[in-house]
Amino acid sequence: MASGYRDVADALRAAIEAGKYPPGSTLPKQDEIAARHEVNIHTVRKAVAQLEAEGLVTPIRRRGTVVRARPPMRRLGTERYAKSRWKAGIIGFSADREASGVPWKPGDQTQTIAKVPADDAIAKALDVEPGAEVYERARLVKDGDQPTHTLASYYRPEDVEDTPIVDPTPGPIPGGGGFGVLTSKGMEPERMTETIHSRMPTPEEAETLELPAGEPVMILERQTFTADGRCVEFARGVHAASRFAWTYTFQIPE
Amino acid sequence: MASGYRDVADALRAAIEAGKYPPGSTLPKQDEIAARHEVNIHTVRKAVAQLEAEGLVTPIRRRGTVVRARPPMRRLGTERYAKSRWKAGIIGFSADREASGVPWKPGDQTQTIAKVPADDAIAKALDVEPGAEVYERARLVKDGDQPTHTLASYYRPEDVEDTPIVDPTPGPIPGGGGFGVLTSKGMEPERMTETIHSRMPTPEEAETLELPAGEPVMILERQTFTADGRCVEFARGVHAASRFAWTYTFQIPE
DNA sequence: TAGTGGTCTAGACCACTTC
DNA sequence: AAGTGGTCTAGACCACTAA
Repeated sequence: MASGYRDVADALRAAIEAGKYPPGSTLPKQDEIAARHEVNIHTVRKAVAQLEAEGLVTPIRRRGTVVRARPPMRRLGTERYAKSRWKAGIIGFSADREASGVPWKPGDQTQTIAKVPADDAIAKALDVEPGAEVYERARLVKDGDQPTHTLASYYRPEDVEDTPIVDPTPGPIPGGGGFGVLTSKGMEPERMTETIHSRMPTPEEAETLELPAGEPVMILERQTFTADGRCVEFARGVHAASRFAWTYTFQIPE
Repeated sequence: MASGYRDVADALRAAIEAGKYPPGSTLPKQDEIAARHEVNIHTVRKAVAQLEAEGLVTPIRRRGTVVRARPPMRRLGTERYAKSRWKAGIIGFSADREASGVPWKPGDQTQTIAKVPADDAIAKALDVEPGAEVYERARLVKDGDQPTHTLASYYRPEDVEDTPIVDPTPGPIPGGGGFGVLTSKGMEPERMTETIHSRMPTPEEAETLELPAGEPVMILERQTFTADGRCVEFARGVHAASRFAWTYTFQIPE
């Protein structure tokens, strides 16, 4: 029965996966686990820390170590960008906040508008000099109380100056969202390139997204092009990985 | 100067990001750090464990705590599936192993062929009953010594029986790879649907992919369809997140 | 306010790897 | 063989929160 922290972690993991501790339930108290396995409580704590890093549990003071529920993942397909949605002039349309699956409510989404110097990725995407000033529209999107992702859009100043896109009023952009406004200015989005990768969050990201330990983030970068191939928007999103899956359907190229 | 493990972790992280400890270099010895910050060595160890979980460092015995290099990410676009590559009858073509960016060498790739019962995702994708037997072609793909991803393809038995696809000989499938064989059997791949998400690895996955702590995996599931809409292959890949980025370009739907 | 997890100190011993 | 990180024990005290 005496064993190392890995053994304790393995035993707990197996019990969780066997359904002995279903999602939302709590593990036995740490000192009970310690007694059962005949180890010091610090060894149990290390085992729990291991499971936490794996994303299986989150210890909560005074409540115990709770088994994390796997929330249903939202599947994001390209249809979320469909023109019909913004061309109908729907007030409050936003493909980005659609990602959270619920309609907009005041306080849902914070946003800041600012002129910032373009970093390398932005500069390359928008075809401006690195360090040149671009408009940044940054928002934190929530599903109820829970933040799900941050998203920052970048525009060339001459494209969006004096449009609702750079109006710092909270809430959806009137006129069919950002894409609606671009369309009405003669820059209708036609094509996109999205790039996805994943890593562990920075402490800053973990804080703003309220991420439990052991939850990675997925980074989505997209370029939006007009029909003549000009990139009119670059966006970068940081998503809580457990909440999203992306789906793409395509013809196999020749 | 006396401080908690978070402060120590913050200081080390800041120093790493400021370039004081470049990728590949090692941090000072743990007891030196402890002395500098006037804390117990166990506090330092906890701080280092934190940075490890963030994917920033990997402690190696006798060598010290080394700052992880960020290997260049391989960008995977849909052109890796281009028909011209397998239709030319290229020996040894494999879009999946292209993902590692180097030509095939013996010992690079292990593979196993087996008949397995279909899990729910496989069954749904291939339109068979859950639990029905399907062919599984599973491989571990390496870039040199380093495993980069596992990939398992699933086929309906009647589609691939007695073809090179289910021949357990190591190495690339003769006849233009799996897609080439399917094409020659009148099931030419035309369209794909790929779905991507991310999570922390299971201990098993961490072992087979030799993942350092703090490295997430990305799960890619794809369905391959013929022109008449029949799904002839379902595949599931588990990728070391730090090595891959996926890119998709698409028209914005109406 | 009691009970749970969180942090820190202290010290012994182990394990691996480079020299 | 020496030096680095890894694990375990032991005990004190802190911090948050549900009752």
